[in-house]
Amino acid sequence: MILPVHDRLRAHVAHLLTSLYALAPAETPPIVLDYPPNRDLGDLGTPLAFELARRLRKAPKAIAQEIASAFGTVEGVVGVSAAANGYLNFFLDRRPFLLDRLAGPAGTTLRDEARFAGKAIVEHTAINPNKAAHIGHLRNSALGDTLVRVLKFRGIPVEVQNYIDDTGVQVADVVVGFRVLEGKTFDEIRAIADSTRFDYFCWDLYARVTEWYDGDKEARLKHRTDTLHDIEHGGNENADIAAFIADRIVRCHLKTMARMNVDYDLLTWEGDILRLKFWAQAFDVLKAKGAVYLQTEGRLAGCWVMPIQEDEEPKAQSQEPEEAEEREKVIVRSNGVVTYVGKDIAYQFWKLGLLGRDFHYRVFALRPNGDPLWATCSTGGENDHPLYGGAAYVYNVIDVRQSYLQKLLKQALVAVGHPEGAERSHHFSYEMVALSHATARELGVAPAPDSEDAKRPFVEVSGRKGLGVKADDLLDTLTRNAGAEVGKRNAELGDEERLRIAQMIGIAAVRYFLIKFSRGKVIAFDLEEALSFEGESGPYIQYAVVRANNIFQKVQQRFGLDEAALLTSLKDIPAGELTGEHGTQDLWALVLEASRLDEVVDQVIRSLEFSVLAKYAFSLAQSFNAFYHRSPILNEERDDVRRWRAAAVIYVRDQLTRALDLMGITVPPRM
RNA sequence: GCGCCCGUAGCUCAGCUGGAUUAGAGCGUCGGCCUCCGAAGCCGAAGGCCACAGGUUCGAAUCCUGUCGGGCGCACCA
Repeated sequence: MILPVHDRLRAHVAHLLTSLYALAPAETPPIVLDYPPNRDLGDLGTPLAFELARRLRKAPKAIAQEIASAFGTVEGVVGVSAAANGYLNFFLDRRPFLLDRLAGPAGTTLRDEARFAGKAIVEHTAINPNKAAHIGHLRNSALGDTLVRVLKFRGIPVEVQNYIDDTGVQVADVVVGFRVLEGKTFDEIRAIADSTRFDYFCWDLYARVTEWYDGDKEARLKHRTDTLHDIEHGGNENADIAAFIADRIVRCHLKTMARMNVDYDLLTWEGDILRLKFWAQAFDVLKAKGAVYLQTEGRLAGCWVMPIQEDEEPKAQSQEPEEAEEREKVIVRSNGVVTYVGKDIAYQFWKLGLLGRDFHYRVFALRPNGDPLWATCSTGGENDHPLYGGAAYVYNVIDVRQSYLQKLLKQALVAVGHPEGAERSHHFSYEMVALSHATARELGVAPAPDSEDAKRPFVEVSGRKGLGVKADDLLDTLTRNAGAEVGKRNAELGDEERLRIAQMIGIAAVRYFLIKFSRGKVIAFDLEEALSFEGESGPYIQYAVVRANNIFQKVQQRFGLDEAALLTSLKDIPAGELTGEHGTQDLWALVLEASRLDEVVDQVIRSLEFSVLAKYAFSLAQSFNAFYHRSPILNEERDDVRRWRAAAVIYVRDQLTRALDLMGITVPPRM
């Protein structure tokens, strides 16, 4: 891990600037550290002298030289040089650097600013519990779960919540499907749930209901409204059926997500937010603070509304008085029913510990690791449950189309006097998953050749129409393909082991694929591309680690050298291979790159951009592949050289394994 | 109309708070490498006025303004 070195260097240089140029700490420019293009120039460098040139009225090169000659000593740094172009470069003490890292703890230490801040809540997945999960939901949970892992790596306590909208239109529609279209009784629905892939069954049924509505909206949509009403009020059969459906579908989703190595601490049910009157509580606060008011005239008469603050200052003169009229968002409808935004405000208040009410809690299921998975409930529940809510930071992983609502959420927090809560509420937004034209054709959902849709770069998926790639189908296909490849290469493996490995590879392929694009980009999902286990893919990185493991195992067998013995011996043997005296910097360059994981994670959390992590892991794997092709380990005759190379193999293997773990990817024993 | 996002090699994309001769990957194309730690691999070649125009800066793919393309959002739906 490299960040401690960064911190030491920055502190030292900052101190140097104050004594050298009498710069007050406030005047010192931020000290940017980066990596010179090659190891001969240095290991770390800073363009600081350019920054100071104007203020000090000196040439950058002269400044760099002054700093270099006054540099003194910093632990772990053995050299400083002022490059001809004005860069200031540092050389690290290589042997202790590598030995420290091989011996050091796995995680990073929490930096001061984060240490006492409290826990973070990450909400992700939140699939409507009325049909099977699809590829778009996978992007959400892959991003959300990676965020969780990355925050934990940083030392931040995290609570993972999955929000279940069990009282919404989508569930109501499936109830309508069962009751009105199919004429099924509750018992018959139970029988169907017990004897079919229920999430798949509902997927089709939901599409049929949507189509049926379209046939005669006037008459048929009333079924939806009535059912919705029943569900909201409870104590009737429709409500019981809706609860049953939601429960069963959520269990399907959890299974799908478990395949993806995605796990949760708590399921929060919208129904409980309603029944426990979270909204009423939040509503009182909003009213008391004047954040919402009752509109008495115009088209929104009778609604409780929240004024919408525009970001831009109104362009004063240019606007007509009528147009400058304030915009309003309805929070409570004129019929007294709260909107989605209202419920979400209450939920967000609770997440931040600002509501003053809590759920009851029950155990819903067992998690893959054997711990209980908790869910909210309205009454009863266990007395002895972990504490939930009341977080210092909240990340809501929701697609970009909800940006507007998420903005309103923050406004509500500001309006009730909690600007810091708004500050600490993050909308982790990301773009949609669509289908490539090739894949749409393959699935038989291609748009008509001369339609508008055919001209677009990708084909939209639609849960309502049942168009899209179901998550489990995709995972099945990936596993099957991976299994065939594994079988080809490892004929001696038994079926069970082959399947186990194939699953690891398949998951690596999807998860990496869903992470490697920046989140602001629409993914045009292409089956063939996602199935590819070559090139920039999860399996490529797994392969590098598997090779590293193999190589080191053979080192152990052939030379009787275990890890501990190897590491101890490194203290005393000649280090020419590491220090570059043998004419190549390859080994050191690889070690230095491998050490940057913590820096990358830091950047990932700052930017919430996981493509950075994906690219880093991939290019480290690439460097490693190139390294062992060029630098033999088992066949190397010089003992000290072999030991250093083996040490590098261990370090890179460990760092890559950690990087993969952050992406929810495990390392198979062979592949 | 207003707001947000995107526009980098044939295709799909990286390029973080602006910085170091040739702007990087993957796929595809072309050419090499399995008696030598597993070829899901490695090495090499071709391929780019970083949408366009201004500006800021010692220095811009990166920051600012504008233009043009494309996507999404702006419900008493969630």
